[in-house]
Order: sequence, then structure tokens, then C-alpha cells
Amino acid sequence: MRKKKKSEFLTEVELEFMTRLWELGEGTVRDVMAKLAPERDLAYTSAATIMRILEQKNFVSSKKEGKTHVYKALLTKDVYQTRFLKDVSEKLFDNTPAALVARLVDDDDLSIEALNEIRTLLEGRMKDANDRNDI
Amino acid sequence: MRKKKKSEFLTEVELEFMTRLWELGEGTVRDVMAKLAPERDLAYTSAATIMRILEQKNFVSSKKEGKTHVYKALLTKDVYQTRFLKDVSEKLFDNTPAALVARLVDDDDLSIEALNEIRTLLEGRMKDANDRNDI
DNA sequence: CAGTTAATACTAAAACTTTCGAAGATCCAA
DNA sequence: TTGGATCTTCGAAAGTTTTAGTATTAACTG
Repeated sequence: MRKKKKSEFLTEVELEFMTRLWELGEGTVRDVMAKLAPERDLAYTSAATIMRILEQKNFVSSKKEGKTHVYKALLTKDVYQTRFLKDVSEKLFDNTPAALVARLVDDDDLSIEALNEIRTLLEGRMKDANDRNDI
Repeated sequence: MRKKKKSEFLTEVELEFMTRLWELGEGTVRDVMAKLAPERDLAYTSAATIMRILEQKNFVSSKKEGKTHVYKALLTKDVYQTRFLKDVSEKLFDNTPAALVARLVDDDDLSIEALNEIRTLLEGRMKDANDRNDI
């Protein structure tokens, strides 16, 4: 017998739907479906089920407008990205985020601009961290 | 009816086992089990099943030594990390690895040491990029 | 108000994941 | 060489994920 898994992370299809909802801000099942890839051929009831599951798992909330539900993410994409990366870092990179970055910049050719952007952000962060330490 | 999912990525338990095997280089079911967290209470047959599944999915190969199988990863951790990050980048960061790094360094939980490591890495990478540009 | 349209709720299937027991195979020691 | 220990293989149970059909319910339309 297995114990029930706590759903901290989105499944593949759930992520697909959440991504659309993040883009939309909020929307109905039809709205979300309309944003799926055109080749994605999914019955309306399937999409509705996914949205219902997302609500059960507390990833989204819904309010009723007329007879339809309007869904809204309860979790920002930023927060989810952070949570997810923390887990990846732990499970696949021995808890060393630097190793993760190493692998990433090793593989993909980031533009100089992107690298600069990241460095700026990094230095801002390091300054903050130092300030906190100096108190 | 769903179409068969091609298993490009490891499941949670599979990753747990592969991580041990990567640490070991190669090993038997017992070897891998011995490296699991002490509180991980798993029957030997369960572990054997996981290893067999990993072999079916072509993540590992095995050679027979006496009556036991000695397993070896067919996929390096580096390659898997790269493959995985590419997917994460795509699915959760709009295909912009820079956004991924940005999110990572923006995480308040990151230590100063980790930030330093990342900066060192980044500067090395930027130097390389500049060198290439100067040619 | 009755009929059509469209949304939701319920249910269930098929595939996948995780776990482990039963049965048979193999090796070693006495 | 045989008994015990240990290994492998097979199958299956229980939970999760993904998909969609059916039934019900709510809104609009003539």
C-alpha cells in the first residue's frame, strides 16, 4: 500500500494548462482551451476535468459567473518556478544551484546581453545579501 | 485512449536510483539499495524491479556476474542534467534559459557562497564569449 | 414556457508508477 | 550433493495521470 502523494508540483498536463492561465490572468475552460496549441485535440470535458483537478489541488480558484466558472491561478508563475527549481537543484544537482547554472550555460549559448542581465541581477542580489549580513 | 509515452525522463523513484548508480559507477541491486537513505524502507524485490525497469527503458545496462546483475548507467548524469534543463527551460521558462538563471539567483534562500560560485561561473563564461567575439 | 445550447459533475477507462509477494533459479558451504 | 541463502522473474495491487462519455443543470431564445 502506498501513501497518498502530496501534490506540490504540477503534472505535465497541469503545467500546460497553468501556463495558459498564467498568460490569461484569468479565464474560463473555453479561454484556456483556445490558448492550447492548435494541434492539441482535446475534448471540452477533458479540459474541464483538468481545471477541476487544478482547483482540487489548490493551484487555482474559481468564481461563478452565470453558469460558467472563471478560473484564476492561486500560485504565481514566479513562485512556482522558484519552488520547482529548488526541487530540481536538490534532486538532480546535489543541492548546488551553481552546478545547475554551470550545466545550463555550458549547453546553451546565452547572448552576451542575457549574461549581462544575469550578472547585474546577481550583483544586486549579492549586495542585498551582504547588507543583511552587515547589520 | 492515450498514446504510449516515450520515457525520455526519469520518474521520481527512477531518479533516486539513478543518482545512486551515478555515484557508484556501477553496482548490483544490493549496492544501490545500500546507498539509499537509511529511512528508506524498501523490499529487495522492489529495488530489483526498479533496476529492471531502468534497463527496459534503456537508462542502464547490466552484465551478469555469477547469479547477480551488475548495473551501469547508459546515460551520464551530465547528459541527463542537460536534457532535463532543456525541457524545463522550454516548458516553464518560455525557452529562455536566462529567465531560469534569473529566477534561481533571485531566490532568497540561496547562500552567498552559491551566489559567488555562480558569479565566478558567469564571469568565466562571459570572458569566453568576449574572446570568441574578438577573434 | 418549452426547446436548444452549453456548462458542470460524475464516472470510468487506459496507461503509468510504485510497491512487493510468490515461485523458480543459482550459488556456496558443510 | 543437498539445504539454505540470495537472486531473478512474473504478476498483481493500489495510487496517479490523462482522457472522455453520460447525465444533469443552467441560461438563452422564440
